[in-house]
Amino acid sequence: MVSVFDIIAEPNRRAILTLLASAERTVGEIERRLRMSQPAVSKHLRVLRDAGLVECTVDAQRRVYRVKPEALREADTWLEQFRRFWSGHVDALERHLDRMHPPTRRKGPRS
Amino acid sequence: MVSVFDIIAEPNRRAILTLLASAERTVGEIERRLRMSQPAVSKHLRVLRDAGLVECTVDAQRRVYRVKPEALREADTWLEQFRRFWSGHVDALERHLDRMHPPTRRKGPRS
DNA sequence: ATTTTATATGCCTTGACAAGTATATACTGC
DNA sequence: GCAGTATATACTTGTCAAGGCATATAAAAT
Repeated sequence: MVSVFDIIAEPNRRAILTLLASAERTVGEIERRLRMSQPAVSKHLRVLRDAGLVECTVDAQRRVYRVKPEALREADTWLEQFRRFWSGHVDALERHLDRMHPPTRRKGPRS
Repeated sequence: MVSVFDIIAEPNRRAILTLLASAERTVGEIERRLRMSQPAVSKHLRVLRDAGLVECTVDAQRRVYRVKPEALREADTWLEQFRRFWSGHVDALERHLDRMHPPTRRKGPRS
């Protein structure tokens, strides 16, 4: 469980993050809204907390969780290299690419 | 192995996709560049192919793989809901949040 | 035709992780 | 203090996926 990608690979975890994206919630609220068992929710929250994707504050016996999406930037950044493929302007893109890796020099597999 | 998120959770698979993002490659090239065993590469490519993330054409005994990033849009779309958090204007955001979930109404767990 | 090159697949082992059940911890109100 | 509520954790179990090794398939080169 090392990278953000592992974290968001789990569907329930994504659901939790999505839920928290709209508002902060207590464990119990998450449990009810997502129809998961309480331990399951707590465990996923633990993972998310350890990954720095959520944080919580204490309110009596309740813990109020909120999303802390900075860590998701890693994933977003990684996706960036593909975004160009579907973001219209293929030409501007092409030019960009050609800068990065000079014009279609056919032949020659590099190392 | 159902969603795009599972696919990109695997580091070697991400490496392959990144490699293919810059240029198409044969299996052997991937194998050498990423220092993976040939079966490992083939298996990952299988997964990526089944997920529609890459495609290949045949060149004699070689298979030339290239990326087909449309399927990654799902992940990108999902991330979109968080992008606002880190795209400047935290204050505008804060206001938005406060609208969604009115200022600290203590008491009352909602469903 | 035989050998070599390139890729795919089958089998097997191992490790990781998600979920369940039970229990622990901690705070509240009586 | 005791009962109830809210959350976390320990332990166990089933599942599944990744990688290794061996082998199959197929085309190229000799």
